Amino acid sequence: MRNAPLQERRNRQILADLVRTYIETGEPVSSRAISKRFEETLSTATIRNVMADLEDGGFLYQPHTSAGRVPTAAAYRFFAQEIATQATLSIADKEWIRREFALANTRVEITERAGHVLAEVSNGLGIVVSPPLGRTVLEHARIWLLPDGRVVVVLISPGGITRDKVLRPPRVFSQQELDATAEFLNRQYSGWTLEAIRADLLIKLATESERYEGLLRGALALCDPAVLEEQSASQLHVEGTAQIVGTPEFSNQIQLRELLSAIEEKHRLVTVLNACIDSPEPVLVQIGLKEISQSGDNLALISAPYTRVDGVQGSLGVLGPTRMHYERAINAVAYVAQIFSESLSKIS
Amino acid sequence: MRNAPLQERRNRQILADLVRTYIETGEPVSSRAISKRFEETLSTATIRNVMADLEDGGFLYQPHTSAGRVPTAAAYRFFAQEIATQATLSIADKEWIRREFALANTRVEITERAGHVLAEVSNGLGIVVSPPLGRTVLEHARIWLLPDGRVVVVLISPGGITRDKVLRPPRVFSQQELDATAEFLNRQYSGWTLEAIRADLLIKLATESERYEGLLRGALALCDPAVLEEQSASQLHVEGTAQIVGTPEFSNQIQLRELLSAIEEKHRLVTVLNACIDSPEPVLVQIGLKEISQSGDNLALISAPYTRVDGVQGSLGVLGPTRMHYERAINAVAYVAQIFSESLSKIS
DNA sequence: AGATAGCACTCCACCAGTGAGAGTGCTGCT
DNA sequence: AGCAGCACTCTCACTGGTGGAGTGCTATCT
Repeated sequence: MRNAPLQERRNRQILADLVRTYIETGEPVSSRAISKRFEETLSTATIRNVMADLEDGGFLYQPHTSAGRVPTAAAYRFFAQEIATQATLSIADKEWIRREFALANTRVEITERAGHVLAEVSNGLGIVVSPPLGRTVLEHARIWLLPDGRVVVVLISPGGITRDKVLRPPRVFSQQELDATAEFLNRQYSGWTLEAIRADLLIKLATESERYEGLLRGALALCDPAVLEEQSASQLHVEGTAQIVGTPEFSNQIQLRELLSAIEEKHRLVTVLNACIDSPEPVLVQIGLKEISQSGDNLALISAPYTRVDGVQGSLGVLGPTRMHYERAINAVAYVAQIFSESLSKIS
Repeated sequence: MRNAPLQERRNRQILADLVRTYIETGEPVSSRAISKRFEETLSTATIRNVMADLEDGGFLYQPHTSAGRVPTAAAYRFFAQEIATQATLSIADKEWIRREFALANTRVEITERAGHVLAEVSNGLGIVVSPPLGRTVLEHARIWLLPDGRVVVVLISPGGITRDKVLRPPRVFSQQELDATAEFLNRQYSGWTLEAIRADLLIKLATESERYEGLLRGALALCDPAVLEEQSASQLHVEGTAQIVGTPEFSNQIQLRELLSAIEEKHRLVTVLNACIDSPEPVLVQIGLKEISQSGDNLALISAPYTRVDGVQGSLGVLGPTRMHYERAINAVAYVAQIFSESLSKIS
C-alpha cells in the first residue's frame, strides 16, 4: 500500500530522476527541474501531482511548504536497489582504481589505498575491516622451551599469519612434553578455526587428564575471544575523516559528532559492515543506519566482502551521506573488493 | 626586547590573569574584567595601558578595535611554562583518574582508559603512542623448520612481546643449520635493540660468508623499518574525536578538518608526540603546532613519556585547543603517564 | 612620573522590516 | 488525464537603526 505509487512506471522514472538530481545538486528538487530533465515532456503541474503521490507514499518530503522535494531513506533504498545496480563502473574509474593499487606493496599500504579510494568515491569514509581472527584456520602449532622455563606457543595459519604468546606454565615442562603437546594439537586441530579449537579445548579441559593442562590452557589463551578481539579492534581501518568535514551533509555538528562516535565504537561498526559477508548479494547497501547513530537517517553504508589468501573473508566499504553517487560507489566497492583480494594474494 | 613587558612583575600577573580569564570564558577579556579580578585594586585605565604594552610585546591581540584582548600563542607559552607548572593536580582528579584505570585489565583497555581521561581533561584528543618497535630489545631468537621447508623466525623480547614471520628461504635448511643460526643471533645480539641489530646485520650481510645468508636476511626482514612501522602505525591510539566536534574552538570547519587530517597522517603526529621522550622536562608543552597544521596556531600539545615493562619508552598526551585548562591538563598528563606505566607492569 | 577619571569614538550584534524569488496547491479548462 | 494560470506561502538576503561594550586619549590628581 505504501509503495503503491511505485507501481506505475512513470512514477518510478520520476522518482529516479528526482533522486539523481538531488544527488547532483544537493538542493530540494522542484517540479520544474524534473520537467526539464524528464525524457517525455510533461508539465510541471503533472509532475507536482506525481510528487504529491510519492510524498504520500513516504518517498519524498518537503523541508517547508514552498520548497522542492527531497528524497527520503525509502527513496534512496529504491534508487540503490533498482537503478544503481544496473550501472557499471566507468573505464576511467577502473583505470584510476587500478593505478591507486599499483604502487602498494605492503599490507598496510594496500589497506590505505583501498580506504582512500573508497573515501574518495563516496565523499564519505572508506572502511576496511580485517577478517575476525577467530575464523583463521590453524595449520601448525609449535611449543618450545626457553632457558628460564617459560614457553613460547606459536600458531601458524595458511598465508603465513602467526599468533604467538610467551607463557609461564605452572610447572617446568621438558621439550619432549612440549613436542608431544604440539603434536597433539596438530593431529587434533589442523584445519580447524581458532573459534572451533577454543570451543573444543574448553570441553577437553573439563574432562581430560591434567597432564598437559597448563599448556592446553596456553593454547586456549591464544584462541580466547578477548585476546583475538584485542588485535581485531585495531584492525578497523578508517580513511577520510578529514574530508567529510566541510561537505554540506555534515555541516550539522550533531550529525558529524554522531558519525565520529560511531567510528570510535568499533564493535557496532564492524558488525554492521560484516553483515555483507553472509549476505546473498555481492554488495550490500544499507540506508538509514539506526544501529550506528540516532540521526542515522542520512547515513548510507555500502559494503562487500573480500577474501584473504587463506580463504577467510573480511569486509570493506563506504560509510557516507545518503546523498551519494550510488552508481559509482556501489560498483566501486565491488571493484575495490576484487582488486583488494588480488593485491593481498600478490604480496603474501 | 619583545618580551620586555614581562620584566615587570605586575605585567606578568596581569597577563596570567587575562589568560586564565580567557580560558574560563572563551571571550575577549576587557580591562574591566581584569580590574575586578586583580588582587591589588587598579583602575581600568591603568590596565589598558599595560594591555597595550603586552600587545606591543606580541602577547595579546584584539579581534577588532573595540573588543577586549585575546592571548596569543606566546601568551599561552608563558602561561603554561611559568604559571601552570606551579600547580598540582587536585585530589578529586587523582581519585577520578585512579578509578578510571581500576577496572582496566588488558592492554587495550588500559590504553582506552588513558585516552579517555586525557581527552576529557583537555576537551581535546587523548593520544597514546606505543613505543617504536625498533627500540625493542632482543632477548631470544629461535628459528625452526616447517615440514614443507618454510621456516619460522621468532624474536622474543623481555615482557613477552614477540615478533615472528614465516619465510620461504632460498634453499632448504636443516634444523641443525637453523639452530646454529639462532645460536649465532643469540650470542651476537641478545640485549640489542632491533634497530641496532638491523644496522649491524646490514653490514654483516655485505661482508660475511653466504652460509646463513637466507636466514640472516629473514632475521633482517623482521627488523626492517617498513615492517616495524607496519605495526607501529596501528599503535597510535586516539580518543575523543567525537567530543571535539561541537566545542566552540573547532566550530571553524577548516580547523577541524586540519586537525583530523593531522590524525590521519600518523607519522608526523607520532614524531611530534615522541619529542617528549628526549626532552629534559617531565612534561613537554608545545603550543602553536606548525608541524601539524597550517592553522595550528590554536593547537596545543602536552605530552609525557611512559615506560613499558621492558624499559622501552612510549608517549602519551593531549592535543587540544590552546584555550585549555593547562594547570589541570599538564598535571593530569604527568599523572596518567605514571599510572599508565604502573598499570602496564601489573598486567604483564 | 605613574595612576586615574572622563569622554569621544569605534565596532559589533541584534532587531525588525521589506521585497524578490522560488515553488507549491488548487481550480477550472481542454 | 493532462495542463495553464493564479493565489498563496515560505525563505533568504538586504537594509537601516539602536544599544552596548570597550577602547584610546587627554587632562587631572597625588
